[in-house]
Amino acid sequence: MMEKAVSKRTALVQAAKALLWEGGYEAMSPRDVLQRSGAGQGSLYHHFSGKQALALEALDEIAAEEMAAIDVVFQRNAPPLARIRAYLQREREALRGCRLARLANESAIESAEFRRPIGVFLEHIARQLQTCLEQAQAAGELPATVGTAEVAAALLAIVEGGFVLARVHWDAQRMQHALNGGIQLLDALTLRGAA
Amino acid sequence: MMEKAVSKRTALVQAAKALLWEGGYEAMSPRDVLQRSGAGQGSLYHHFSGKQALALEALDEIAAEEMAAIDVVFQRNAPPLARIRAYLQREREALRGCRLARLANESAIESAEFRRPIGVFLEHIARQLQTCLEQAQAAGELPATVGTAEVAAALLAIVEGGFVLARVHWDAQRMQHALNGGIQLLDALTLRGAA
DNA sequence: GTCTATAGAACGATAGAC
DNA sequence: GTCTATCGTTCTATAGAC
Repeated sequence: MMEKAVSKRTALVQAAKALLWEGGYEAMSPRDVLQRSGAGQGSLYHHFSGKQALALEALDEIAAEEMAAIDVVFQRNAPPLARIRAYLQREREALRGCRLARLANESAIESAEFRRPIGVFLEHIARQLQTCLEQAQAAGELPATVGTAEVAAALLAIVEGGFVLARVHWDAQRMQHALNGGIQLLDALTLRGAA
Repeated sequence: MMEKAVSKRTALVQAAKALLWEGGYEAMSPRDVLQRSGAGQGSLYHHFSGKQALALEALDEIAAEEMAAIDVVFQRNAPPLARIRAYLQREREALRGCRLARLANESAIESAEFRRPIGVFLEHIARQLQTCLEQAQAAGELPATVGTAEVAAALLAIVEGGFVLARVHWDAQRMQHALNGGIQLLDALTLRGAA
């Protein structure tokens, strides 16, 4: 729990994080993890009860990293709607898919434990978006009739759906295309009060 | 190719279609397909070169079925924007995920052959949406400055992203929530010209 | 805490009888 | 065209030495 050198435990989690992004949960075999981390069979099952426990710890770390990175975008000093635009236009490796939501269609998602870190991550983004929308509403930039939670969910869905479109067409531009459409829709909502 | 009774070939494809929806491509093992279809090992490898060839034929059928069902929604006699709303609010089994796009994050998606039926399906929907947007534009219900292809991509992304949100939170309402947000965004685009 | 060796089951595919 | 039997590999996990 407090090693000076990099323990095999840490190496295992690091390898799991990489493999989860590259191929998802089912494709992450203990064999791959061991080869990648340089650990032996015993280390994995000494530190973790099995593959799922290792994956859960890796997912918790991934979620923490991604939320921290997203908060940087949202906490820049800018008007609320500009922060949303900054989030939508954030640089992404579209073809690699969302590091967390890419697991949505694996059978493991039926386990509540497995869903938790992914749900926390998506909910975190949704709240950031909703907060911006509410601030814009308070500033009179957005009609008071707009359902901020629902629009926030729609914007998040555009991002996650954008990853899907990019991967299916194997073309990162497809995601950018969808995001541009999202920004146009958001602008329409905005201009009603301003124009 | 022209049997009176149900050939094992047909039974295999039917079983593959069911299993692809339930668990995706990697989770669809030949063993499952055989058990479900009642066929023996030999039948699978007599009719198909392997698992991927069987899955491809199943995906082609799924895409054809889904596009036909979607065309019913879009070809109802209604104003263009009402057709979009009808598509967005169409009944869906959100927790089961999109029958085709749920494969977006499997490693098989890196094969162009595998992407084709899924890409055709998504592109078909995008074109239907774009056509409606263009008709609305021609009727003066939508600003001429709107990028119809981009907004169509955004709406499609809301649907596909909605499936992801529903599965991660294991709550079908999450998809409905995102779709409601999408409709509010679309309405904003519309009202600019009308209100 | 780390390692090697190995277990038992499932994987995708092939062989060959009928 | 359909079947059963089987192959070689990989999967996730355990055993047990050090």
